[in-house]
Amino acid sequence: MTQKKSLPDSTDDKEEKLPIPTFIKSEVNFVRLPFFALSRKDSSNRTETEYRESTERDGKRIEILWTVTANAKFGYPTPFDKKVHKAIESIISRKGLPIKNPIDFSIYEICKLLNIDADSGRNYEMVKNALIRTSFAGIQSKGTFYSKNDKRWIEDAFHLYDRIVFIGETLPDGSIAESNYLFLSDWYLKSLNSFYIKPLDYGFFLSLKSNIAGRLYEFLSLQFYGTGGKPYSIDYHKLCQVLPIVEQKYLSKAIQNLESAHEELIKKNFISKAEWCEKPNWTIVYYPGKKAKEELKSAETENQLKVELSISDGKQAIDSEIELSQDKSEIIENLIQKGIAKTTAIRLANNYSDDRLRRQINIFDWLVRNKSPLVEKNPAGFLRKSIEEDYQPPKEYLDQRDKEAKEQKGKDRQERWLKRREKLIRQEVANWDQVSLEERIKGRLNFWIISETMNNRTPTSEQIEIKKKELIDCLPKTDDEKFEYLSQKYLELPPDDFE
DNA sequence: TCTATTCTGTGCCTTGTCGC
DNA sequence: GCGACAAGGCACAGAATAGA
Repeated sequence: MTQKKSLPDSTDDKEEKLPIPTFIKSEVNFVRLPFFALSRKDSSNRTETEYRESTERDGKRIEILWTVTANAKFGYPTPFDKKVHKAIESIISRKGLPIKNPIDFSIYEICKLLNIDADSGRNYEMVKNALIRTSFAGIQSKGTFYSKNDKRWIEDAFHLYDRIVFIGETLPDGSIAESNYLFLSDWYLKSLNSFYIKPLDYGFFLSLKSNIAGRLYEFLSLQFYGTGGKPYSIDYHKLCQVLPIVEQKYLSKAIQNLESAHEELIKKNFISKAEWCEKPNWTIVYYPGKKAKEELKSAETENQLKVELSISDGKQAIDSEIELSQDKSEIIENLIQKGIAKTTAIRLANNYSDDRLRRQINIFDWLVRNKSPLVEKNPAGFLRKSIEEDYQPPKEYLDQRDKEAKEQKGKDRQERWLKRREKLIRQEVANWDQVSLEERIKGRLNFWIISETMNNRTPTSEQIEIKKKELIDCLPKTDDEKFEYLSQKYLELPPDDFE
C-alpha cells in the first residue's frame, strides 16, 4: 500500500495541471446556507437538511426556512459532490459576465481541477453521479434565499442545477450534445449575474484536507466580511445547521468533531483561534487570521462583494473585550488549580457572585487544611457542588473563624494603643519644659518619704532637700533619655478605658 | 446519580496497485 | 480501460470510564 493520496493540494507540483484561478465566484446564498453533506456517512444517512430560524423583518417576527431534500434514488449530495460543484464554479469563474446557460464543460477538466486521475473511468462515473445527485437535490426557500436582482427574500422551490446533459444525450432543442452541458437554475444564475458572489480562494479551499474546514472556510470568509474583520461568534446549534453536521449532545463531543477542522484552519492562518464559550449556548468565537484579513482587504479594494449578509438577527460581530474581568479570571484560575475542569470553572464564575465563589473557596481551603473527609474522595466535585448549592460553613469553621477574629481584634487594639502611646510620650517630650523640675520629681520624692517613714526613718527637712536635689540631677537631659523616662509612665498594655 | 470525556469500533469513501 | 482488492482516513456512535 502506498501512501494515501491526500485531497488535491494546490501546492502539489504536477504536470498537466490546469491553471487554477486564484479566486472563484461562489454564490453567496449557497455559501451562507447548507447544501452538501460534509461526511460520506452523514450523506448516506441524511435525506434532508433543514435550516429554520425565527427572525425579524420589517418590524415583524417571521419564521424562515431552508430545506435541501435528497432524491430517493440518487441520495443526498456528498462531500465529493461539493468538490465537483466547486470545480464547476471554477469553470464558471473563467467565463465573463453575464453567464449564460448552458455551461459546457468536460469531465476530464473537472478531474484535473479536482486533481484526481482524469484517465480513470471510475472517476468519470463519480463526477457524473455527483452532478446528477446535485441536480436532483431539491431546495425549498421560505425567506432564506436572497435575490439581489429583485431585492427580496424569495419563497420558492428549485434546484441548484436545472438540467445536466452529457455527451451523446439529447439536448432540449432535440440536437445531440457534442459536449457536456450544465443548465444552472434561474435563481442561481440570476444571483451570479447580479454579482451576488463571494470570491473564494479555490487553491486554498482545495488545500484543506478536512471537509468541515473547507465548509468553515467559505462560511467564515463571508461572515468575517460581514463583521468587518472582527471576531465572529455563532451558536453551536446554528453552526450545525449551516454546515451541516450532526449536532452533539455533549460539549466534549462537539469540540472533538470540530477540533481537527479548527486546527487546520489555524495552521493555515485562516483563523487565529476558535474559542468555545459554554454560556449561553455553546458559542464558538472565530478570530480572523492573517489569511482571512488579507482576503478581506482584497475584497474591499476590489469592491467585489456587496451582500446582504444578515439572514437573521442572530450572532453578529462581537468586540474583542468579551474577555473576563481580572477578578473572574483569578477565580477561574483558582478553581482550575483545585481540580475543576476549565469549562466548569468558567460556568461557575459566570453563574455566581465573586463573594459566593470566594467564600466557598475559603471554606474549601479550610476543609483541605483540616483534612476533612468531605474533601477526601472528590475535592473538586465537592467544591463545585458547594458553590452551586451555596453550602453553609461547618460549625468548627465558624468557631475557628470567630476565635481568629477575636484574636485579630485584640492584636489590632494593641497595635493602635502602641501607636497612641508613642504619640503621647512624644507630645510630653515636646512639652518637657512646661512642667517644673520639682513637679516632675514630686511623685518619686513623696514615694521615698513614705518608704523611709514606714521604716521608722522619718527624714529631716535637710535630708528631703538632699534627696530632692539628687532626683532632679537624675532627670533625663536628651530627648531620647526623656522618651525612655516617660515610657515608664505608660504601660505597653492598653488601659481598660482605651476605645 | 448524572454528566462529560475518552476510547474504540463501524461504515463509508478515497486512493493506489495489480491483473486481465 | 476496467474491476477487484487492500490500506488508510474520516465522521460518527456507543461503551467504558472519570469527574462533578
